[in-house]
Amino acid sequence: METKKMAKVFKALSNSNRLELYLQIAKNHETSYKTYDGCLINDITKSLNIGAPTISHHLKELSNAELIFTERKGRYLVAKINEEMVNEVNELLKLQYLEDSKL
Amino acid sequence: METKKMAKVFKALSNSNRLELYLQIAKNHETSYKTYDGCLINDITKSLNIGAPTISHHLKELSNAELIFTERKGRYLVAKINEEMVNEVNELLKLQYLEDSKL
DNA sequence: CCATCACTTCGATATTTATCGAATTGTAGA
DNA sequence: TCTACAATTCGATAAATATCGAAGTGATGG
Repeated sequence: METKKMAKVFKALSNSNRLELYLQIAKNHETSYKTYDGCLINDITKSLNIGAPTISHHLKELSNAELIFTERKGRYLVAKINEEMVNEVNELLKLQYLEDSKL
Repeated sequence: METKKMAKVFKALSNSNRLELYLQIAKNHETSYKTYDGCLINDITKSLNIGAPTISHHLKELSNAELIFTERKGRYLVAKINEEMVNEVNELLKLQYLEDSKL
């Protein structure tokens, strides 16, 4: 079911700390596009005031919802946005008065 | 905090039955735009297989997150999308490579 | 004015979840 | 190799939540 998958995505964004985490990754995603040292989770961990175990848990949720990919770089973890999924969400939420005017 | 409000919106969409409910309202929203008999909750109640009390609860969540407005029409309940909020969400999720290229 | 229908409120329950501290794993640099 | 640091895993716990059935409210139409 399509709806199930999408609900999972929204659940992933439904906790404010996790949303904050996602937004930071999204913000850095573009910046890191060229330099590709990526979005260092460690930096984010310090800026949010929740513990490392919780961050780890939240990252798994985001990952599980396929909103992000994570990759180990040395002893650091790097996160990237899954643009395809984000676009899918945007499609779902878009109000389409024009296309659907079947009246 | 902005993030808190948005997290609440996502939470409202994070349950698959509630998301389904929202999507039906969104779909009918356009159709009902002219006739304005609006989106009858009663019809939706029958198409989802969850009880009326749960529907009522879910509607309150959507309402509370300011994703929809509800209004009593006689003995029926009518729901409308809050377009402003939906647009806000779309803005938040939009990946903005172009605008933000501050590199 | 009574029966029916749409919806809400209440109380209960089982499940999920956010968060923590402690212990563990794994990498890198000295 | 030893130490320090980044991240994960492992319980544990308190709080939130989805859902139900039963009872209540309020409007409509006969």
